[in-house]
Amino acid sequence: MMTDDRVAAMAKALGHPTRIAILKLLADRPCLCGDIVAELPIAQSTVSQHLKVLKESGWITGDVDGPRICYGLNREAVGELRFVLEQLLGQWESAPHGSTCSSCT
Amino acid sequence: MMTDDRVAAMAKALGHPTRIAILKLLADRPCLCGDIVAELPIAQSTVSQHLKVLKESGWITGDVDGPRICYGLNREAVGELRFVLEQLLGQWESAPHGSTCSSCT
DNA sequence: GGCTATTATCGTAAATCGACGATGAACGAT
DNA sequence: ATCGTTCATCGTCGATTTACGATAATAGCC
Repeated sequence: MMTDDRVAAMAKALGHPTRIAILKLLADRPCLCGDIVAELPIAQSTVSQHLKVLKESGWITGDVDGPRICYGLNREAVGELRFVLEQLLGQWESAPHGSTCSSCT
Repeated sequence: MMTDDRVAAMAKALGHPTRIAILKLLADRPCLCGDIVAELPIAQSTVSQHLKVLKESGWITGDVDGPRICYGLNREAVGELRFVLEQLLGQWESAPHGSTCSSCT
């Protein structure tokens, strides 16, 4: 089970359009930092920062290859987050249906 | 299809442990603001702010009932976000396997 | 009209984020 | 050893977030 803090960290990292774009690129194929810089209209330093955020939150892996670093999507982590969402949805099924808040009619 | 901005907005809203706790409560049952304040160790104004963020990003609904507002999980939105994650995972299946970055061996 | 209960909003201060250019670090090639 | 390439880190700026208490707004009840 992922802790709330861990889920929050992953979600926070996902919470930026540029990082979503990066993840989509990495879902298609592994990329070097430079590949991503070439695809997106932002500075190299900014891409590097986003990659750092994604790596620290567990979204991506980074395999060193000489001076380059080949980034790839960490599908395991994606699957874990998906499971968290499924749990949110599923909690309803097993709960006593019709339960309400303290005052709802 | 959800836009990147929309996904980012939802993810950003999820990116806080307190809001995850609130969503878990709402996944169990609809709640008034006061119900949530009673469960969490933070001020009423802070809870209200978090609820606003969750509502604006589409995570929850708020049904007015007199002076109270009954909040509930928007399961449709949760499902949409789950679908986005599934797309990230699934993109691999249909891609030419073994495709790599510009220089990976 | 007043009173209570419930929730939203305001104002503020500390912390974090996102972007950039400039610089540093690591590695292969000459 | 010195390049050139590739990526990370530093320092900085304005903007945003998060938390709080205090205060306003809304709806029902007397």
